Amino acid sequence: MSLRIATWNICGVRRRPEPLARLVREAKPDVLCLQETKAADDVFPHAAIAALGFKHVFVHGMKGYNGLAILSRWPIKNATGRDCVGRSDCRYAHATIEGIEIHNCYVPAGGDVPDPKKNDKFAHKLAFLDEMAEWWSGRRRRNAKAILVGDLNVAPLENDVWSHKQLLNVVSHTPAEVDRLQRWRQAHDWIDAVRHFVPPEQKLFSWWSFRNRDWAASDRGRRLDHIWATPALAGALKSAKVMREARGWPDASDHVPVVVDLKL
DNA sequence: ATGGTTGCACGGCAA
Repeated sequence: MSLRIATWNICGVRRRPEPLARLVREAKPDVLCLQETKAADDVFPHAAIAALGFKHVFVHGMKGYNGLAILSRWPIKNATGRDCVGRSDCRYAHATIEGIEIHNCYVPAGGDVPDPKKNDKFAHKLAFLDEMAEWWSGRRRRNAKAILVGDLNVAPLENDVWSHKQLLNVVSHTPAEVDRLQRWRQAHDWIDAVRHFVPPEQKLFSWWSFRNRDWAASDRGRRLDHIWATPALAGALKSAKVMREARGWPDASDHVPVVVDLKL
């Protein structure tokens, strides 16, 4: 069977019903993982999402900030949220769909100052990344079929940002973050499923700031949104796409969806 | 060095 998995930082699930419907119409994902839903579970738009054809939904949300959802055309098993760095702030959820573990993650953005001694938010981000690496190295289930998606808020490669030199000391592309993200990835032999298809010489972004009058002309983007797969799924990876055009949709999020196709 | 924009929720914080 084929399975299409998409991830999208939607920046307010209640604010974007039209872009959400358009994504479903145009990309037709079987599984759609959302981050930054910014909605407590009791105000989540369940009816609208059921109308898009997702019969199975797991929400892990809170009032105002963060929040995740896993939308699926196929049954969701063993769904659960997980606290990270000792906080119940709705940044991690996982479930099993069609025998594949799906992990949906929203890494803290980290604030503006890239110094953990001066900026608690940056310290929290580094601790979060360390905890992910630790957790995944402890699991030792590299043979398992698993997919990890989300807004990881780190652009690891030089061509994952518009200017490597100019962003080396900017939160999301500092060596402290990039090293930790790579440690996390290597802790479980994760394959970067998007760079699996797009050569590292090619610029590739999934986020453009709202604070930019003409995002397309200046194109000062970063690749913050990722899809990773375990080696057991390497042969099943068929294609990957970053939906750049979605940044120009009416009521766009500042992030665009990332999509991977698997043939199981 | 600063300010630029958005969502949530209705002031100010987080991004």
